[in-house]
Amino acid sequence: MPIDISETGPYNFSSTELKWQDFWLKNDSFGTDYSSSKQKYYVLEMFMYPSGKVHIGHVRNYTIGDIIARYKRAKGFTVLHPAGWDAFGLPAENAALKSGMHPDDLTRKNIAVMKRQMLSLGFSYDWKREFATCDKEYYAFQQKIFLAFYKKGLAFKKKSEVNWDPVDRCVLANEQVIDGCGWRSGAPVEKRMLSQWFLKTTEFADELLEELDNLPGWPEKVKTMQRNWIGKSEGCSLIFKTEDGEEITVFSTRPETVFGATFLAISPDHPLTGRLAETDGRIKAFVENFKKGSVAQEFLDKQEKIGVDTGLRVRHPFTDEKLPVYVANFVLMNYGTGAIFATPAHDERDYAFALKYGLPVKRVVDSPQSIAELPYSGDGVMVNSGFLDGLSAVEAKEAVILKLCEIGVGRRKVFFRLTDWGVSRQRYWGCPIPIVRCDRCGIVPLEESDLPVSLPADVTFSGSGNPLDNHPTWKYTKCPRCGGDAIRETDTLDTFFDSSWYFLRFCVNDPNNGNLLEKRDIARWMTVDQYIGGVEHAILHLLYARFFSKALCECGFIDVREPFENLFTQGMVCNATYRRENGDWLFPEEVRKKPDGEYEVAATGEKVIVGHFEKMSKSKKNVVDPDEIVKNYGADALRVFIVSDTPPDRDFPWSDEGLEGCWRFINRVWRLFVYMKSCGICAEECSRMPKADDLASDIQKLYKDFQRTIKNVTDSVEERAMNKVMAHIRDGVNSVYALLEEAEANKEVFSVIVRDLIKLLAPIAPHICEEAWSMLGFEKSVSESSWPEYEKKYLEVSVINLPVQVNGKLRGTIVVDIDEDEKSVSEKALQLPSVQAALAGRTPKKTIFIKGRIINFAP
RNA sequence: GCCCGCGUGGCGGAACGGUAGACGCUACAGACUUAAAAUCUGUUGUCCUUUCGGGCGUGUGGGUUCGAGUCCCUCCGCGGGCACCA
Repeated sequence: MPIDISETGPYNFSSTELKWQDFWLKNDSFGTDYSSSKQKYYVLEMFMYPSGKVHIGHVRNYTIGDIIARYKRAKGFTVLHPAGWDAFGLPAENAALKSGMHPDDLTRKNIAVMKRQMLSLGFSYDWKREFATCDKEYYAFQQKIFLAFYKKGLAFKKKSEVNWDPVDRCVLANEQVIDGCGWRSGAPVEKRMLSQWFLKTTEFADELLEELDNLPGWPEKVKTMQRNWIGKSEGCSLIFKTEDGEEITVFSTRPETVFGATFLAISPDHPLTGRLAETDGRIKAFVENFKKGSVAQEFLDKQEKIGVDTGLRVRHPFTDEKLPVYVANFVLMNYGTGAIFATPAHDERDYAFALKYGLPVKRVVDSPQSIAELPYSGDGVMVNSGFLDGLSAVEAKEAVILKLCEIGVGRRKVFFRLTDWGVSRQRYWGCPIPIVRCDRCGIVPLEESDLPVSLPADVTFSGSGNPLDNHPTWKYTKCPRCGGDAIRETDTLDTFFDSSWYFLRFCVNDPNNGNLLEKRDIARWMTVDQYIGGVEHAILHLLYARFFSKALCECGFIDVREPFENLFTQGMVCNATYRRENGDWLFPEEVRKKPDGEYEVAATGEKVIVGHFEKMSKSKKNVVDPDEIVKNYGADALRVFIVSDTPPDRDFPWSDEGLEGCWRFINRVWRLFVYMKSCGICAEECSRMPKADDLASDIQKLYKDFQRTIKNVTDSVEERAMNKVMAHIRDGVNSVYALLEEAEANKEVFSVIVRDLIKLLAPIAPHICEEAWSMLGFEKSVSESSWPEYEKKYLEVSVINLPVQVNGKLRGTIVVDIDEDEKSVSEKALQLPSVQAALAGRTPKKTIFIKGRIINFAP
């Protein structure tokens, strides 16, 4: 008869959670122990932008990190688990423009609100290391870094065409332009010529690419994205000459096809095109028409390949043929040399162009099947190619490069897609660039003694121009070199600059000594052992941070070239979406399910269109507020839910029923703990645990099964499969529930099992576990206890249910000893009626027997 | 177009090449209750069968194997990244 423990009052999560959050803060439970001799472990979640409120996506990110941090502490590591704020940025300034509130006040206010939310979720942070990137000490040091980069040539100013976001009225880096639009504003980006500060990311292009191979702890997906972004192409440059000595340098990754070149094509932006346009009206008209074109992807996809003959003719270096030179719209100035030799037979674009303008197509690579299909871009054997004939394409590539070098018209060349990182932003709310412009001395870096360059507090946001530039006095200063009048740089740094080294700042034990890159501290804590964040930063932040580590090494600040040992990218939190027929979004509480399974608007009975699960967003009205959930169900229930069911790297489908289920689970374990206490389960009993072998059979089985649970939970945490962690913990709870009536008579065993159960659940639901831990009389707090060890010998069972197959089909199971031999197992198995039926009187020709695993008869 | 990843019940998802569907959600039933809620206990891939049991089942078609959700090839579908990149 099952024992009824439903009378236990409900678990009072709100007072319990507050009590333990308070306890952790007061006891500095998660402070970083600098002097410990234990092995270090640095867990870091991507820090937060103080937008105003914590959203569920944050909860997921930080819960995953917190589980790892708490687990590693229990495993005996000394853990660094900090939190901070990525506090500079446009939204605060835009809000200031609207509301009149100063960005600093707004940011501090948002941080206060969000910190309270974070505390209410019970994350185990070392809050003593908290800081915001808008703190003066932080950005002052950042200016020092900028100066060091400047001295090393890693930061430089140049006039160039930049991406201008007309809505944010600000320059964007290439990485911040998605499909021709600004990453934040979504507005189509314009091209402008501006003098801008850049960081020389290309300096480390090769290292950024190659080091990816030494990051086994990163998702393959992210590494692939970075490889594509860096975009290394190896080939050679090649000079073509006209009769009158004009030289055109082209770049090719397939120089072996040079014998198939039938014309040259240069970009409309090529300098030569510009010169020709001065005298040739047709070229001028073509270029002007080209510049009107959009850069939007849909436009480019549909864009026909068109061009104009320049009339120039160049000499083929090997055949002496005269090749025409075209200006063509499909040749990009910002890649390679802005000029190509075209091989229509082996390139789709060249082929389309050649067909349109009646240019010859000359095949030089024979496909292995000799199929005539053109253009052919695969591997094969060289033909019609003079000294390359008969070579494979790969051999020919080497041979032709050697030859071109030898005759002095070609050079081996590598091009990267990666460009230098533009970091100037024409905005107030960012780190000022510590540079002045002096009429006499030009661009002059400030001396370290002049730092910090502080943001002026008294600014007005007019909505036009840069507030720093508009400030009446701020920018006027003296030149540190000559002492004459000078003007400060009024651009501020891209906020991705701020987030590129914050993880190093967290390492510093005493930020008051002014050195935020204290080498000894960084050596102690770096690299980040586990970094966790959204995949949307796969390129932007993660590439910049990697660049920074290398650049800081070059400047002698640190010695760690790769910052993140293991990276975990969690999926998005999604929720159902509902719309009216006219397309307006509806809140979930506005709709009602009808008996026929369709949905209607609760108030009016209008038809509702049920959309897909989409990423939670205010505009789609499918967000849920973490505050509300913590208030109604508690942080533990939310934490349990957000890691249950779905693997953390996949998108998480929100469901209110699922959350309810986790709330029931929290209460279920609470009733278990209360009932156990009433049975006399307590800390003391643990020491009286008898040898497991001496236990009654069902209790012994429970104990042994629980050893398996400990192993399963441990393995699942290690593989970051938090959904499996929860499943295995539930298994453990269920098996204890199944033997509730035995608890009182077996206090010792149940005490040990319950103790370990609390430890297993504590990283996910820390509050309820602390409460149970203290209720059952355990010492200290569960946060300070060690991770349970399982007894390996009990994982092995001696008697098993062995599957019996005939021809690979399951026909039954038999109970055998784990190491019972084939003869004995075979005899038992053959007696199964189902096996005899399947064999139908035949004698098995072959028996496959794997001890302790399976037996399979093949007739 | 190129490069990744993924297709398993009504749903989220488990499964060292060896008993497919753990764990949970939903739904249904039973116990408790005057009743409801809560709780506890069952059932819940599908088809045939009163039962026992059996057939079919991991996107499609093939292959390797005693044995395939898992390995190999083909195709289809979904998601993501890159993209006139020479």
